[in-house]
Amino acid sequence: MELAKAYDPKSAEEDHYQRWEKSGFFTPEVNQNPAAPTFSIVIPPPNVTGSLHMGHALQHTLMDVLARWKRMQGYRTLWLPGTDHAGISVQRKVVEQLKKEEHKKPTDIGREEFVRRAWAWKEEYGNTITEQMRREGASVDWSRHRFTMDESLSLAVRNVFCTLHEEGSIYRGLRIVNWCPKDKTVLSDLEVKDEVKKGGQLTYLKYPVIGAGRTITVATTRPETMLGDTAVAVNPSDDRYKDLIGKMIALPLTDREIPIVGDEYVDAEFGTGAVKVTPAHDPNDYQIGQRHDLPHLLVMNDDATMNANAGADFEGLDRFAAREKVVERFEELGLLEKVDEYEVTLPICERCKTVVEPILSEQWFVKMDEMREMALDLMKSEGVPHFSPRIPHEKVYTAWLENLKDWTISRQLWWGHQIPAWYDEKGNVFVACTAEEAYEKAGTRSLTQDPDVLDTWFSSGLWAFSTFGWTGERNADTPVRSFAQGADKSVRVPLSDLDNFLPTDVLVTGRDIIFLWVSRMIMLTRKFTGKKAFEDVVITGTVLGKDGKPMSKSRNNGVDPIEMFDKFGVDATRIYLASIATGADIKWNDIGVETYRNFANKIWNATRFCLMYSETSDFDWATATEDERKLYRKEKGGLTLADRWIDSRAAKTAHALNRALETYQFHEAVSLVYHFFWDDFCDWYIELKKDEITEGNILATTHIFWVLDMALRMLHPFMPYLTEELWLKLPGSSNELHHEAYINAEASIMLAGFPVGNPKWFDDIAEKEMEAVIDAIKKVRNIRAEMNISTAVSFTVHIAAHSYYQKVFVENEAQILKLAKAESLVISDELDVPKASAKAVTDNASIAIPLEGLIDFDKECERLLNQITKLTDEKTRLDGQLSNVNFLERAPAEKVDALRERSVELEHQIQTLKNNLEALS
RNA sequence: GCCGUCUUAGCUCAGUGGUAGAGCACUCGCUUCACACGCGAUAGGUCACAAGUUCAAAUCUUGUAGACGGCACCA
Repeated sequence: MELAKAYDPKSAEEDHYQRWEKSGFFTPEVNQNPAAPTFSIVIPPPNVTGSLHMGHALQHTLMDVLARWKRMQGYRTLWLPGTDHAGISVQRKVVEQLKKEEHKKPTDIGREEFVRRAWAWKEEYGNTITEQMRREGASVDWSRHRFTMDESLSLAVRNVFCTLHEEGSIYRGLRIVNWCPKDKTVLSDLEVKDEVKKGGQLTYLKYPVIGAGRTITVATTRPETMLGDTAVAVNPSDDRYKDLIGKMIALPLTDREIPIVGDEYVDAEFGTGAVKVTPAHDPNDYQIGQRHDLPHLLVMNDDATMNANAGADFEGLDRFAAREKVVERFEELGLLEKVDEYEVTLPICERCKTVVEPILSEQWFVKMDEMREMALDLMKSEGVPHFSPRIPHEKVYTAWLENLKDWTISRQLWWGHQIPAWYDEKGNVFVACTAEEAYEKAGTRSLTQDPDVLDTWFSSGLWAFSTFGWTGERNADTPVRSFAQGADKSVRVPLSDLDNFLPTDVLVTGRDIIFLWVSRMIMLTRKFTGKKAFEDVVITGTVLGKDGKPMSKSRNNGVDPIEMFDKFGVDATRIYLASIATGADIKWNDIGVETYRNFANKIWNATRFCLMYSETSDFDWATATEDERKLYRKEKGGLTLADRWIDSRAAKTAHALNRALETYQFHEAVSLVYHFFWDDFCDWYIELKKDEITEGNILATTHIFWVLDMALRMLHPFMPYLTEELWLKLPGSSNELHHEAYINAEASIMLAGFPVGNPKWFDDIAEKEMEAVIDAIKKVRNIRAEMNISTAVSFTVHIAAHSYYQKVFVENEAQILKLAKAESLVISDELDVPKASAKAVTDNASIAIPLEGLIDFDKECERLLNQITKLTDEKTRLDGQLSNVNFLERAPAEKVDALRERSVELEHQIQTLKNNLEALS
């Protein structure tokens, strides 16, 4: 079979995905084993507004590696894809579109039309990311794709809301909330970020105290809020002010009189020791207001302009303009004490970067107490979820839960799940799953639904179970898609996806949404299904730009995954991403991907070499069991050392690979397959077997295909396209090689069994013998290189060794001659060579090459001295330890023995080298 | 303020009580019939610094310096 000289990822990427998808390989139904265990992952649903970035690519790669690995192991595997309706983001897109195309505001077209357009926007642009996921090779079950506003998911949302409300866990209340004046909606604490702003100011305002003939000074970073002050608070034990408690202040710029109150909250040491109290615009002031029964005076509109309460002079002014004007007026009145430079951290809207205004507002909240305890208990009693990496996430997650406050769930948007609460004309609330129910409850049809929608995270918090058909309906028929698991294969009990796939096995996501999403999904899943959402959570690190900073549009340091796919191939990009240590941040570098692009090419060419000599064997290597193969080889003359060695290496690699993936050590897994394939298989095995193979030795080709097949299977989860492309070309690849669960499906490596790495194939003797051969070859190569001997010059290699290894060298003479480019081999007990020879020692042998006329004596001295120095340094270190009584007494005996043996061995080698050196002079 | 992470070869990063590793770059040599996206051979590190625990520390503890993250507060 002829293969191109270099691997071209494009064609493989185009061919296979469609076929996999069309053949239903991504669905759990492809698994025909009724007793198969299940494996499930739900995708963190990307925003419909999003397009693929490197963080997605990383997470998707890890999820796909797990899904493909488990699928090959015979698990009934489901990786469920979907998208999130992304309330604010979509709303903003539609608003922009409306403005640009029609110069209209949302209120011009009304809610119904706006929502219709949002859906249209979603239909048109919302599947960018799902298309990109196909390119990634993501083995997701598209037939189970979910959207957070799908009918059944929306039903789940309403039912959860109603249940929580019935229990009293959801309530409506007046609170200080984070208000974004640009998006004109409330935000949860988690959607507010801090931004340190230099050049901020702390303004000191003097308030005249009535009847005291003095003023009291308060400091503020938001002078405009003084228009809403309803008190000044001082610490009751503060001698400077305690006489003033109870007195009234004539609040400047207003005609209001406000009291001075004593409150322990006030820190006498900080600022002036007196605090202006604005209960409607500050959470702490609100608390003080509650304690002293102060009125709340809201002085701003929802766009952060001042309202009528601020007075005629200020009404309509933006908050920042009002701020300046307040300061000016105080100065005019002589009541401005001073303005200090002050570094302030401003709360900003995570999405639009507008300064968030704390404002008193009526919103819906979820009490988190019960669910918090559930989640904490799960962690405490079962250690669930198990985070990878555990440090620091387990602790951070637990600490966050312990301090969890009520969750603000209403949002002043039109796009999303409208809150299922209706009001009558008197303002009575009726919470119900449908309008009809609400009418029934209210006994009237003249109700108005709450205009707000729910926080996007409310619906995504149900993702782990709402995606499997859970709607919260009593007596509802949950859709039955999959068939049963169970010990008795004859009994096929139909089970719903919910039964089959919840709890999911693992969640793979970024650390930025542990609180926003992961924690809420854990709590809501536990509460509403009684099950765990997932056992394990893999937290990926951040892929940073080349400058070491997080990728962002403003920094223009982003790297587009699609560009990388085009440049290096999907497989190379995937395996590079998987090679990043779990949870570690990494600076992006193209060279890393290039390494794996080269690796892909190496795999391609190794396979190409094998296929050049793929004579049909009289033995069906492909479908034979490992035992049958061994038996066959034995009958036909047995396995060579190289065969036994590569079998052992392959088994050990597969074994370690499975252990690494079980513990989510993806980078370790990559390292294992990379070095097995390149170092063991290509650099040594192929080279050792080359003659046999090119000569058409059927035993040799049979065995090499067996190893290659195993290597490709191990690589498949990381490099799906390349491995499929090559595997299908292997002689004998067919669905007979599939895992037994997929025996009827069309041939594909993605359904082949994943190598187990049975320890019974570990062969330490073969590895030790092979190493002796490899060491000898390396020493000869070293001599050739350091003596500058052209490969055109051939020479005789003398090897002295114990009889055991003499036998090994004799049996592998052909290989040694070929790889060391030597002409002949002399194997003996003792070296017997002329003075003009270059020499070296290995752990098992002494090596000499007579080089009459070619040897550079100075150089040879240097070589020998170098070797002696290295070994002597090591021996000195060992002997130091061995002469330490404490070491001998306290270190484990086996350690001491090992060191003793090594020391003796080193002494022997050093002595040999010294003799060699003497012989030179 | 509280909690936490990182600092290892020129670069990007693994490792984690018992002789320092990879990829790339560098040096030398190879157009060897799978692959120059390659092959072979070298070189390169007192594992940030200091003290401690230990027979043994890059690995554990404490502190210092630098880089960074989360949470809280911010009159």
